Amino acid sequence: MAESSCPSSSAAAPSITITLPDGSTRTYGQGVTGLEIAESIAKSLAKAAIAVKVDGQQRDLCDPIMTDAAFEIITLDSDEGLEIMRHTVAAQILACAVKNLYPEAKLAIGPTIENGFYYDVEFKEPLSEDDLDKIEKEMRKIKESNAPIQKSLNSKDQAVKAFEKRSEPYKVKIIEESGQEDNFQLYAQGETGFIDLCRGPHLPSLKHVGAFKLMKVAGAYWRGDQNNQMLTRIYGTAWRNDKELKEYLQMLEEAEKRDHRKLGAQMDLFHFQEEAQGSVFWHAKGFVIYNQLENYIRRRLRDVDYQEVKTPQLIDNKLWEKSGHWGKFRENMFVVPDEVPNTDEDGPVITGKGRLMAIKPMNCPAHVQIFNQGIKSYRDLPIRMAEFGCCHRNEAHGALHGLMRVRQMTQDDAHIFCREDQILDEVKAFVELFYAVYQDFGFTDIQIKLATRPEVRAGDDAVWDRAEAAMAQGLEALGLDFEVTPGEGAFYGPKYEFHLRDAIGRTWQCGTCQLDFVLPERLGASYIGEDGDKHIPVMIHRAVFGSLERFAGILIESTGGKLPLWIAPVQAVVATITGDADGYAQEIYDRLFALGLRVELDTRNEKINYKVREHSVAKVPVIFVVGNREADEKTVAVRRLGGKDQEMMSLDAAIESLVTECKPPY
RNA sequence: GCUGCUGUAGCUCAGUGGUAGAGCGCACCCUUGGUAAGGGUGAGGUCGAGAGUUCAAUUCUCUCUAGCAGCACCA
Repeated sequence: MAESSCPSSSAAAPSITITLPDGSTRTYGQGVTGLEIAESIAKSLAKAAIAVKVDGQQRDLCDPIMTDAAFEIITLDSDEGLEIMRHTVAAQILACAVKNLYPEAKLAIGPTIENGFYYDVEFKEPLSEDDLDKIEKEMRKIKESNAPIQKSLNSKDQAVKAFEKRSEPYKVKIIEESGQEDNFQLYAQGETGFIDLCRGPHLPSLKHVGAFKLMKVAGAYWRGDQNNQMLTRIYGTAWRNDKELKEYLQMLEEAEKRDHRKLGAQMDLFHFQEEAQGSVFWHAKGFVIYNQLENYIRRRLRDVDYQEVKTPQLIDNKLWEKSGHWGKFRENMFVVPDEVPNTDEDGPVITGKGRLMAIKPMNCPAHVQIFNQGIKSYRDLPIRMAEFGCCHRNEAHGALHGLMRVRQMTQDDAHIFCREDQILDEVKAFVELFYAVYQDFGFTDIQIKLATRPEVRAGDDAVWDRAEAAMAQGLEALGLDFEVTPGEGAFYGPKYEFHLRDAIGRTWQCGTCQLDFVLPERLGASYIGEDGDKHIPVMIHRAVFGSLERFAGILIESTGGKLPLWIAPVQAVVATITGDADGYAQEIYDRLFALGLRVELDTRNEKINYKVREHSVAKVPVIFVVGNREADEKTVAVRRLGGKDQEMMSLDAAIESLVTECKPPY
């Protein structure tokens, strides 16, 4: 029999001091529960309470408090409260509904995620999205029961038995491999017989549950390992009430309109097709964006002492063997035989006897080849070598995603060859450059990760210590918050990852900065030090945008296609109201064109309403509208995207201000 | 690569075991209109590819392929 964790506090118990968030203190008997404290403060508070925080730790309302502690009550109004509610919806309502409808289903895990939750379940038959309605209906039934949720603490043996009895092998595995021996928390739902294993806390009762909706089903590997069984993951979202849920769903709908793949088609920027899976066909308008990005970063790099190079696309696999890519990265490489194809009708196209070449997946080995030409002195370092290198990676089909994940990409790549004592300065300079650039694009929601040494690595620990310290310092020096992801570094060195969000909140790594102690040595890079001896330089792989494709995708989504003037594929349209103004419009167009602006002329036989709407939908930032009046007075009516009114300006002034506005920020 | 879903006109999407429809767009005509859709007429599709079941397949089944969502992997 499980022992209850919710004993009533005994009057004879020694007293403890509870400190409330406002700083006031209260005295209670040892073992007092959060609920009892809440009741002693106010009845309404006890009613709204769903969990508590004891010394910053989330606990259930029924947990006894044994020592002096800082104490806080969690209600649904807080983010924490909402998350607890989502957790309960997953673990108690979704899981229970699944078991009611599919008794043979095996429950795995059901955590919360941003805006919702999921549950991984093994089903006998595949589950499709159509089944979600049925499950959701069952969930509503369960919610309406308003059942209380009771916790019990169990020994390992008791917990294992409870789940073996219910034939839940995943739960048993979790318990057995937890490394924990006692105090397994099982949450039971009223008299239903349903239990779930959970860290908690949970709502004290289902009556606190607000509005929820199941969103989608997908596959997910057990424990995130692709060698394991694939389970069915059911995603859902939950909110305090119907209104919040509706708002969230509407927000998602709006966000989908900003999807770069949708805008790419609507705005005639690029397309993809079967025959070149995962590679972009940039249309004229889209390529403007690409070129603007490239030229912008080129100007930036020039001013911080980078030199630009260009290296071969096809390189003999011998070099890839030497660099280590053949061993570590080959499954992501495209390999071509260096052989004249057989032209016989029936014969095989290639014999397979030719030497193998690989299309480069990265630029780094080629950059070392340039570094290796001639003898380098310590005085030459650092050498910052940049390349807008076009790389091909044979990405898994399921990984491809519009511009965000492609098989042919161009990185704003560079490699810095430096001495170990220069690492900190170089890393700092990079982060400064990175931030200056992202500011120009208005990106502020940037997640920074510092990925540190993995288990399998090259280089000795003293070097790793120094490298990781330098990288942490580089961020700290600029006062930036970052998350350390231990073990996530490359085998050759620690790295920064800079992540940006897309329209629906998925994050994508864009910028990166990686230290490398291995490649220069493998490829024989060296410099003559002050001491006259040969030394191996450190190599820093770094990219600000990451890939131009991905960055363009993120930019399109973050702006909803309303690109800043300097990047906009069409900066202005000159549109006529009547055919009488065609000559004047042409004159304006010619002047803007001569000034290097990207401008279009619209003298079509359409009403001005129609033209304005069409160019607005196409997200052209500025429309110069001209009719007879403007032609007579040498003026233009300037209409800006999203604006309600137009501004009458003299032609000269309008052109001058447009030219100024179209200037890049750098 | 794995799991599930989807593939019909340039785009968005209906629809059917008897070889297809709408809106937008496009072309032509009328309209010269003052800031987010003026009117008329017309042209467009081997219904993703292949195989099977059937008298008959765009529709049912299988395989392949691509896309979407997620997982794994990664800029």
